[in-house]
Amino acid sequence: MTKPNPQTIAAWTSLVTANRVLLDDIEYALKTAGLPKLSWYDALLEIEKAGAAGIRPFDLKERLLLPQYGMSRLLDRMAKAGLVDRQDVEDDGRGQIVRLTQKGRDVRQAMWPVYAATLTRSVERHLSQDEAAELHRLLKKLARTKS
Amino acid sequence: MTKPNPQTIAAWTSLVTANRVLLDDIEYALKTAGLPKLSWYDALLEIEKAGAAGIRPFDLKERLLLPQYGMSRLLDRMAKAGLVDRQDVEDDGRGQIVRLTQKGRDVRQAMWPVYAATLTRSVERHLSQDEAAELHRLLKKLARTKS
DNA sequence: CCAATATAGATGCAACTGCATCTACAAGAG
DNA sequence: CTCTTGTAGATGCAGTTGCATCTATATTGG
Repeated sequence: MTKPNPQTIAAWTSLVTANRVLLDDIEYALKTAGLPKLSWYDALLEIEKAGAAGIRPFDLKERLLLPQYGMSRLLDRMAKAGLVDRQDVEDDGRGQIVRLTQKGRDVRQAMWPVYAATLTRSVERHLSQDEAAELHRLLKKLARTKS
Repeated sequence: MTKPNPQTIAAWTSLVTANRVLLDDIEYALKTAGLPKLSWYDALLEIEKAGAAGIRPFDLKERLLLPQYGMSRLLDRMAKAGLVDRQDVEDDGRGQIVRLTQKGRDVRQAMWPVYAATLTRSVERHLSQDEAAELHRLLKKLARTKS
């Protein structure tokens, strides 16, 4: 058995904790403001980035690290809420193209200030810009799927 | 509105991604080995640390950062699986004390090698000991509840 | 002692997630 | 063309989570 060194365990533990603390904080702020969950924000942003060309669900799920059925259902809910528009694509009879509606853009814009304010407060109270940059460097290195 | 600086956003985004990547990896390894989810491991470990004295659910939920109802139900499931033992405590008629059963200890021990091996592989392939230590330092700083 | 308030824990219900499987179309092999 | 295999997406069912509320006991203030 491969025994991890203490730094590894400490890093992982603190990663999980930091993630949960900030996430709870952000989710709480969004809910209090009567806005959708953070997972919706990520999806809205990614779809918005795709612009008028739209994006295919299978592509979206890779970017959001969601399982296929999770993506399918998230789009269901967002479509029902009128935030996205799904239409069949003719090159591929199996697939569809997702685009943001105006309401989707509005909701994303409404979420951003709340999200940003909480994030700023949570991070910048504790870390300097340099520290945040260093953290980013290390985390990106950590998460490289292909080593 | 408080506008976050780019380092803040980058750090947060990479934190979420790294968390998800490693978590998926670990959960997959545990499931493949026919073992319980990681959240059970954390609870088992914390309860085991409490030893013969046991621990109160309200205390446990603080350590695990779980909501009260989440804790209640997790203990339900673990008790049903025979991993923990709940008994009423006489100083406080509302409360209970949770202890690990022998089976609980066995299961935690069975989980550890799988958990450890995956963690080691995922972290130590990408980060040196010093980098892991630095990551830990930054994340701990980030998650301090009280500034 | 009694009333008001606080704390420990459980629970009904709705929403969400995971898993397995299903349908529909696409692509390649013969 | 037709068969096999692959890919996009949906869905039934069971398990989990979130929210609000409930019960029971404890504590505090009069």
